Amino acid sequence: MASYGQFCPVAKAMELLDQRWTMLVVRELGAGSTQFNDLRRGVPRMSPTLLSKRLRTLVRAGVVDRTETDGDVRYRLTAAGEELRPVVEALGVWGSRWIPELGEEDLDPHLLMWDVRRNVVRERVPDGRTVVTFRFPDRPVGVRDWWLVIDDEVDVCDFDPGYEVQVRAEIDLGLLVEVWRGDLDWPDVLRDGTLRLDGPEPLRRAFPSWFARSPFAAVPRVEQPVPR
Amino acid sequence: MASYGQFCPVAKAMELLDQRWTMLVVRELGAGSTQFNDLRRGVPRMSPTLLSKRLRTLVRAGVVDRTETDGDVRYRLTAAGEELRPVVEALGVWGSRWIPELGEEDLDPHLLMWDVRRNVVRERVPDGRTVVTFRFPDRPVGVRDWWLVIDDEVDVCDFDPGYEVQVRAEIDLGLLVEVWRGDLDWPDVLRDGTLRLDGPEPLRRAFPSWFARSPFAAVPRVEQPVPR
DNA sequence: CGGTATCCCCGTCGATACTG
DNA sequence: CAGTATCGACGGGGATACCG
Repeated sequence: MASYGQFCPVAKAMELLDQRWTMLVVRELGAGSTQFNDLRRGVPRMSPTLLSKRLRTLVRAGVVDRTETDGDVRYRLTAAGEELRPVVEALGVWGSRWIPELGEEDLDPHLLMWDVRRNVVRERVPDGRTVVTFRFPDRPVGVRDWWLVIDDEVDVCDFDPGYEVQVRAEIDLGLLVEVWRGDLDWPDVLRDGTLRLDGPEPLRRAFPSWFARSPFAAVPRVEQPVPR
Repeated sequence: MASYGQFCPVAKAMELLDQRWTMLVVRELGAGSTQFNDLRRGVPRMSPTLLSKRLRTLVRAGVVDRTETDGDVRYRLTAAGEELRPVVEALGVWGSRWIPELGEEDLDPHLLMWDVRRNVVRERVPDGRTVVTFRFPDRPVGVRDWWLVIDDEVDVCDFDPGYEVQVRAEIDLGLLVEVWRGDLDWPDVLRDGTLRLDGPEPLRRAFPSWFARSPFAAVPRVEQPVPR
């Protein structure tokens, strides 16, 4: 953590926060993940070594609290960490507005399914077990098919868990990402057949209401795209 | 600018903004500097090569606009850059509250005098030329004595420009930094003789009103310092 | 004033494998 | 589940000098 040699509070904050991955770990903690392997799912491209290191740095900085009881390790934001919410929020709003274009490398199906999983609105899904599959026809086998098992808990699998499936959804990954981000709406992709749903009509109709979108989906976008 | 491989807007924002020095350059631009060498004074420990590189990156990202007219080069925040103000603001507030301790290496007299210079409240200083000196008795010769020439413009010198001096101020650097940051108030350092002023009584009395403090000076501090 | 040119080092990070 | 261990490459960035 190299010093900027400045007394400015922005500089002091960035000495900690400009370290690669750090804000994303804070974001994950803010989103509610507390266990090491859950955090990993939120930053799938980060090596466990580095995650471990960043967590230690954040603990030292007083931003994260690590507790271990009976071998159960938990990471939580401290008061200082909670107060980083406005920073994450401001960054997310800015990113939504001014970096609308995604690269192919940004389309990580693991991360998307992890986000979708975390944002299932349980009350809107029928009681009992509901199984939804997502197929990304533009992806290679292995990351093409996903199962979402919505029960008391919500689980994601990249293999067939063997349950009966109620709704099958098929859409290119990039387009579902755009829906998640709020660049597109469910009606947009349903209307033109970009999203194909298979299953009983009442379930197909209810389907979009089951999934909350990104916290930044509602951020007003820039009307005129930036001229480059 | 390594990608995080994430479609999350926070990640996309940080791909640009987590690069070392970047937020400080944005802060400087937001504070009103437009010329290359003025920007340098706001980030004195940054090499010109790197500043140049960062500016180019920011221009490419649509955050900064570079204009050149008759050899006069100016850098200004674009609309996208202006919208980074909430980010800088949130970072500064957080840094003020949660990183109160400064290291010796953070006490850069050049930066402090640059900040002081920029925040002279011209209307409160007597008309005509007023020259103020700052002496940091705890600093070595060369960065110990500073002249502030307040006229139509405000200039800082680290050498005697030869004018008659109206007020001489003497205080340890760290303490003036704390006043600037809002950790201390003028009355605090005046009362106990930490700050010694020399000059006509009316000017000595008015002196503190001549200098606005950091934009983050008024941020409410954390009552209980973080236990470490 | 507004930058380039060079050079080199060191630390960060990524990749991969493995463990209690 | 919660991390460590190891290793190598690469490139960011600091230092310094210089130029139009």
